[in-house]
Amino acid sequence: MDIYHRLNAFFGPRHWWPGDSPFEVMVGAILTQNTSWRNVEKAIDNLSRLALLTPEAIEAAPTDTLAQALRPSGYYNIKKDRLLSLVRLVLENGRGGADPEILRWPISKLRSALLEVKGIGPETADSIVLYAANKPSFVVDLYTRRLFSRHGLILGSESYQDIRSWFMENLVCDAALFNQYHALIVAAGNKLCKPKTPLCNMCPLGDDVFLDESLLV
DNA sequence: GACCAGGCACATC
DNA sequence: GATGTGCATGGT
Repeated sequence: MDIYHRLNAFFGPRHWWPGDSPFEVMVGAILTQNTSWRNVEKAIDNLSRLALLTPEAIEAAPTDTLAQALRPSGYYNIKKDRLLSLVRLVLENGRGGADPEILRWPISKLRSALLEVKGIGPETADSIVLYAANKPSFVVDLYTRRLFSRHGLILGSESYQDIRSWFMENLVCDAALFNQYHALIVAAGNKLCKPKTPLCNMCPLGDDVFLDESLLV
């Protein structure tokens, strides 16, 4: 069985990304930078209680209030600025609200616009394109590098672009597939493929993944 | 108390 | 192009 189906059989449907609206997904993508999702949830709960889950509300909020709401997710001063930068992009380009207009843009236009925002790098941009806009852009993260390098499929030191291209050239271009695949990789990384357990005997990929094994048949 | 978490910008070589 | 550092909270 190929890699995707092994993971899928083990973990089942992941229903990513958790969030009540596309804009909340965008916010989560910023807040989860180098941060566990558990802590991000606390910050999003704070924003929700303060009714700060629209771009308009975030822009209008006192910056101190915003920063304090973000505290549980760490790097709260930086993330406050990054959220405001993202909000600015949204509000300068059409309807804001819970489902911003820019999410209708074509993938390449949306992705490059996001990458020009200070504080949004390739992973955050791809997370927004895939999980907020529901368009096929593969997300590469720490867990992707760890899982696939540990099984000898990549070195792990490749550039973000190289790894993303490798996935996208070897997969059918489909948002639902990219969505579930990345979610499965994170599930494996969170639950089994931990930093201090290089070879996990519970890994659904087992120890018999070979260099030529396909990502998806 | 050390290590880790769904990164990114910036300085330096 | 590669490597190092600051940013910060909360769980294990």
